[in-house]
Amino acid sequence: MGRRKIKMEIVKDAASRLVTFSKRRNGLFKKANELAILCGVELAIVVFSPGGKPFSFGHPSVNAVTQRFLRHLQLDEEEEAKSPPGGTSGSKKARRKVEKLNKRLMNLTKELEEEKKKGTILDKAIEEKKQEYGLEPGPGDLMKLEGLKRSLEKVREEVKLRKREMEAASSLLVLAEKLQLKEDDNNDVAESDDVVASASDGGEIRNGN
Amino acid sequence: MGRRKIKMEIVKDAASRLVTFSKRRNGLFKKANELAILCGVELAIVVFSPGGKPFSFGHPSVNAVTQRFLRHLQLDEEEEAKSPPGGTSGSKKARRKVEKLNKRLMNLTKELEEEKKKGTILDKAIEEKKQEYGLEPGPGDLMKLEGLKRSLEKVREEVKLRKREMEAASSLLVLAEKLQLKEDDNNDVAESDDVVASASDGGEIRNGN
DNA sequence: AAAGCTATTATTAGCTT
DNA sequence: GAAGCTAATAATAGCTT
Repeated sequence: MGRRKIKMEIVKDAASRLVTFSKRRNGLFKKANELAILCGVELAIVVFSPGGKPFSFGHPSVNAVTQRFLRHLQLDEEEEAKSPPGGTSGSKKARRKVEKLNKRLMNLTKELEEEKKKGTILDKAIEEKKQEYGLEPGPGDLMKLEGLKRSLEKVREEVKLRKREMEAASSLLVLAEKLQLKEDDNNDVAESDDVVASASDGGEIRNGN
Repeated sequence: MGRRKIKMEIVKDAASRLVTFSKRRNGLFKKANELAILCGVELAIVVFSPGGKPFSFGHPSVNAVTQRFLRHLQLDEEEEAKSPPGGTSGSKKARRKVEKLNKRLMNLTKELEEEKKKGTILDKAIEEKKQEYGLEPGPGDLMKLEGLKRSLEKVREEVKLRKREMEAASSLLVLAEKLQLKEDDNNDVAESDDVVASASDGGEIRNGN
């Protein structure tokens, strides 16, 4: 939203990058402040500048939010403590979740393949059409093709999103494995349900549980 | 920046507040993601919804940024001092699963790239057609387009399902983070100097030292 | 009631000083 | 070279479905 649109990639010139960082950090903190006030919520941001220096914003403070987060996790643990009597340990549930996720990932793979097929069909249709007709396309036809193009772009974005989510899931499973290891040492693990995540472009987003 | 300007105060209607929270949280995370990418920096956000549920964004992850921040505050130096002693018992299965998932993820990434290429090819075909032809599409063509539309809608629904998939994954992350935090239990929070304030309403902003 | 739309305000990219 | 400017893009408040 400046004089021209920019590509979403790292700003190559170091000086410009610093300027961009400064401007956008201010913008981000302003937005965060507005969110906190308008919705009456607590939030914290920590960001490292290109030079490696930490900047943070907190409402009411970074520490307060951190404490609350810790408390939230503590509550999870207590909740789990109420129903621990698994023959083995609290890891059963976690393992089940891993398996569930695994299944869902398989489904996603299948869906992706189906989508791929659809793309192939479309390619054929276009090719066909190209050979069938040899005259000028009407404006209606053009509109359809462009609408199609937009649809495909949308799909591609969605597929990308799914890919990112799978990446996130994979990372989480790595973490889960860590948890597994910890459990093997001493078992006192909690679990929560129904959480949503969705990252955009390498970032990690976690939804509330 | 909507149909009208609003006062910077808590949105009184609870339902509207929820909507505002959702929209602005998304906006904030998007901005955060752009900042991280454009400037190649790490950042993390934690925010509690009006309902008290924690949401977070991290690039590359909340944990990574948290760890870095803690390190910067000179809090924990020997966090990894206690590396787990070699092969553990029940974690082998989990590890295999993680490896499998990683493989699938790589495959999906590859397929995504192929899909991207296809899109490019399609773009070219459309462009080509735009210049070469000017007639109406045959009925068969139309049917194909409509079939495609239906499939696209299906995909969109499936993408919604992805949220559910991430629920499980995110739960695991909660567990994993709990693990991290437990490991950090011994350390207490320190304060850094060089504080710069410029929040517009009770927020706290800390500048890099 | 969640998802999409658009008139309008807000942010900012490149420029200027 | 930081601070300010503004044309241009981006976010979103209230509405619609």
